[in-house]
Amino acid sequence: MTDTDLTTDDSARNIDAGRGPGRRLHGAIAHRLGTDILSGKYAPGDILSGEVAFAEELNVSRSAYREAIQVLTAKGLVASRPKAGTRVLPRDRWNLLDPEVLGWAFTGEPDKEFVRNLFELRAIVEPAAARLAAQRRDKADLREMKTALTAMRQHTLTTEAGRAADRDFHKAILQATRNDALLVLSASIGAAVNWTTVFKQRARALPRNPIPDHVRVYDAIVAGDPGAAAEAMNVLVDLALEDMRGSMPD
Amino acid sequence: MTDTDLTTDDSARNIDAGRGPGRRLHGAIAHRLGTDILSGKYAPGDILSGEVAFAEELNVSRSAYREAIQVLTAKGLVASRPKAGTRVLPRDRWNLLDPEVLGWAFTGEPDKEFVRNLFELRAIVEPAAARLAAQRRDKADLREMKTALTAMRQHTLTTEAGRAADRDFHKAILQATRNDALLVLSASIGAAVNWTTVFKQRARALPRNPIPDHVRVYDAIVAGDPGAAAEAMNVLVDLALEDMRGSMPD
DNA sequence: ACAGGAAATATGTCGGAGTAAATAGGAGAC
DNA sequence: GTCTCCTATTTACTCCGACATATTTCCTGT
Repeated sequence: MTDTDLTTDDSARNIDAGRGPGRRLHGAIAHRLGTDILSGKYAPGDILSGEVAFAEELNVSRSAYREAIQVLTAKGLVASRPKAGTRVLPRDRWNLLDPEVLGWAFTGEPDKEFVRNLFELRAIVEPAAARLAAQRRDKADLREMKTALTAMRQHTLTTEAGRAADRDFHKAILQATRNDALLVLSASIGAAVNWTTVFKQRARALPRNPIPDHVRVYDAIVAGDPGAAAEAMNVLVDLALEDMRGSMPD
Repeated sequence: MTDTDLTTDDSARNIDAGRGPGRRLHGAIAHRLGTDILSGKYAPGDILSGEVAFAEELNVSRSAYREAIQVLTAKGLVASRPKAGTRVLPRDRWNLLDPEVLGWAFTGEPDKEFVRNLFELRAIVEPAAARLAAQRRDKADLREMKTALTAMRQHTLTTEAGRAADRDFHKAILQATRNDALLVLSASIGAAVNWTTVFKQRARALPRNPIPDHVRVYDAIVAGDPGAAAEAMNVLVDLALEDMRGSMPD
């Protein structure tokens, strides 16, 4: 409704501005609307302008706009009813753990409270996952963890390759739990971890060497010691949380 | 509800068969395709017939079919590329914690392994949530829990009202954690819990009175004792898991 | 045998027309 | 004057047919 700017220039109001290479048009629209909702530009309860009006405003066809709306509907962000229009759903209906939604939440300055909540979830899930991994891991799992650790040593967390290695390490642990439900959380937690390292790196150059913490977790899992693995992971998450707190204003 | 037949009769192959009252056409198509994928009728890597062919087969327009595909794409079940077609993604890309996907997974006979995994996740998250709830709950939270408990006593778990009260109780706990990320897991876990009680009820009449377990959790949260709350919830989940094991073939 | 380009094919995008549903507003009864 | 019921409008929903675009396939030429 507010339509912050979208300058009067024709090219600027083109949705293609936010369109990546492999991303389709309706995907770009969903991204745009998704970020607008997550950023609070459209608040829960707000009603989006009608299909025809909004599609015209974005210079896209109604089909493309509608397909984007279906995506947002599938993620629990909006709901449409004839005559009533398309309205933004209350926040507790949003699939906040959906990887794409999570990505939208992290464009721009993410909500501090939400980041804190994600870390809390991580502090609950990851130590438990490490405990299970210590019980169930096989040689292939350990090999993947070792590979990721080596990669982390080579490229520091300041590089994308290093952050990818970090994600791989945690993902390898979750895979070792033999639990699909835990694994899908990997995408969410991985995104949070990734954003955190980016943020951390932005604040200070490199506050602390993360390798020893990871090695302790790895060693405990190799030894097959569930308690030690959980405790080591607990320490790792705590330290990461501490680092984040240190680099965040609040 | 399962609609497994789809005989050769023309009217039977009409998609409207699986269409609920408030559900739109594209929603019905998504439901149909979603259940087919979750049930394994379409395996990861399979390529769906072309849009025109499939839409014609379902007696729907291409637009409606495409909107359904966008929904499935948003949930990570499929991906489409020009010329290549629409293919089912590998299972680790599926958003298994999406409430709708979870519902699709539970139409027909759900996968035993997956149910076990969900219980494992529940056993990790809920005690931790109870611990946080004991620290952060306010009077309004306690009131909601008490209301849910009273409702549980009135209608047993054999009724839908009773199951709703059970979900409300757990949801109230998650709300008391003041953590949105934990709360969205409520939808997933709640669905699992609900299905479990349905299944349990199917096997035996009513194996055990669930009220005392819930009361113990409630009392600990009222007392503000995090450790006791976590332990009580741990017992509750263990008993539920035991009940499920007893009523499941494997 | 290999490289480059043309054609084929499926998804992507578009604009419009007609249908169904839900709310708002008005007509009528009490 | 209030309430109920009906109608009327608004809006999303569905369908259609066409064109655009992106890949793959395959054919041609070297």
